[in-house]
Amino acid sequence: MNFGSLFDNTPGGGSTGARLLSGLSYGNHTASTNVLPGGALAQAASLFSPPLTNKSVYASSGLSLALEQPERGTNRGEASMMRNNNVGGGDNFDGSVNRRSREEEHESRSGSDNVEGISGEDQDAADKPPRKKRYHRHTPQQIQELESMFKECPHPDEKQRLELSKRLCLETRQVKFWFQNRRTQMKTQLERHENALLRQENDKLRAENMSIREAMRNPTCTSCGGPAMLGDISLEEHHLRIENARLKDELDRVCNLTGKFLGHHHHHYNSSLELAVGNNNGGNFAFPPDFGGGACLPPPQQSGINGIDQKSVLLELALTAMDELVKLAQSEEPLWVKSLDGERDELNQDEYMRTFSTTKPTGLATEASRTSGMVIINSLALVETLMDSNRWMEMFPCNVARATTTDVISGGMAGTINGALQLMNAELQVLSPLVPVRNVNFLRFCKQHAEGVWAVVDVSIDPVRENSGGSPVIRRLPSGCVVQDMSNGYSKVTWVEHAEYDENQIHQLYRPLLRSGLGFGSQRWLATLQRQCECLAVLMSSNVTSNDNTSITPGGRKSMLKLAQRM
DNA sequence: GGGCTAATCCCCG
DNA sequence: CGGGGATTAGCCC
Repeated sequence: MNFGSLFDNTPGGGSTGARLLSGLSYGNHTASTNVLPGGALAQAASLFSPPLTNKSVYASSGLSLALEQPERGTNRGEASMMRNNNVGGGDNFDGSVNRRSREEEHESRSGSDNVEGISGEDQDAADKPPRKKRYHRHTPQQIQELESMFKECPHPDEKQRLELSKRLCLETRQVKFWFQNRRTQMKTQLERHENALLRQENDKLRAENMSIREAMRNPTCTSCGGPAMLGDISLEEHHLRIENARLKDELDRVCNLTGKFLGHHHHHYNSSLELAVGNNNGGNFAFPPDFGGGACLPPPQQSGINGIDQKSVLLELALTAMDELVKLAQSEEPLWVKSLDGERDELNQDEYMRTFSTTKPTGLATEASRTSGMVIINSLALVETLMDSNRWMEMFPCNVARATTTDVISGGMAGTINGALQLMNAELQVLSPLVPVRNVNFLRFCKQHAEGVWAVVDVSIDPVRENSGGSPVIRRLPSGCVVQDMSNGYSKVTWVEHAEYDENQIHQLYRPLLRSGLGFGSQRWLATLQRQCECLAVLMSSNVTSNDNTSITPGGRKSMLKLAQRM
């Protein structure tokens, strides 16, 4: 290698000639050489974010050639420090001096010379590839200064860049490029960091999801610690009851047969299984008209359904409704479509019928909406409130005019409320003269699906047409809420309201209310719940006593305090 | 091959 | 004209 190679325009990556030639484009300044200062290196590196490590930036011996820096009067004494250190020892082998000095030439040259150098190259050989990039790195000192400047100001103005370029013996263009690239690098680093965080979060959520799924598949009872999935147990219990009924049936027949021989008489029990299955239309189960509304269930002798089978049927109805509610709460499009105002989801009836293999009853209109939101209450407190007719009334004073529990079919499992099933009668209202109070009989069933995840489902047991009394008949198809504890004292509540009604019996003024979801829709229930719970939370956090003389009525205050104390 | 960096190209305000 | 995105060229590991 000699200086002749400076004019060797042989193209080709890694060719010294090409590199030197392109290097020439930076000018012809010569100066004594400097070597890498280890101290400066570490110092510079410490300014960098992770990817800019010593290794990646400085540690290669090849790089050390490019990193050499001409000593200039403007270097403010840094040069002397630089001279005392050597990284990679690259300046001691043969030819390195020449190469170095030539690198320096383009390093130290500033301004338009560089551009002209490139254009000169192009002029010299117009037929060869248009541009050939020289390999070049700024020196640690330059980078250090650039970095410290960058720390202060990632967007230096022209004056600052000019000052920097003078101080660092770089072209203003180079300073500009450097800052541009540094900003880009910063951005990608930031993105990478964000990606890592998101990935981490994603992994966490995935794991959480898995454990929740696992918990739902094989949960343990919170009170006894044993394996206890309510649904499974209830189903198992249900199957056992059916089996039991079948065996009783068989026994009865046998007894009857023997009785014929022995002259005794035994009552014959009908199995209600076929009745239950036959009438269960995706949760749209219709009980005989005389079934609901009464304070007690008809005795087996009257209805032909024995007590165990009644419960079994109701339980099956409740479980079916619960499944439907959970599916409704969890599904997204196409089953649900966002309402125009985005406040709630509206049920896609076609998709609903497909999903639950049901058909739309003729002459009946259906309305279904879903709303989700955070409520400052824990899931168990909410569930207990819902399962207690009085507390339910207190919690939803505007929505529930009257409520009674007409029959408790199951008080819950193992001393908990989990699995509680009851028949209820309520008068629901909208507090509008346009909308008459409506009376509904329904089953209310609550079930814990996982730790901190509960659901309460209501389902009417009245057939829509056979309700008497002249009040508008609206039957609730599986409706209710799924509630999940959050870590911050709030719960996420997803409220589903699904009703079926005879349009002819609904006052025309009321129809738009139903259609808009404002009537008895999920929005209204959730909004009431949120408001009440916020009030109660405030009440609890302040030291309000029952003697506190405030503007609320004594009854209201008592009721609120009672609610608050329970929470 | 991919990462890093200096530099280029090109679009947009 | 400058900034920023996309891209390239050259080098390193």
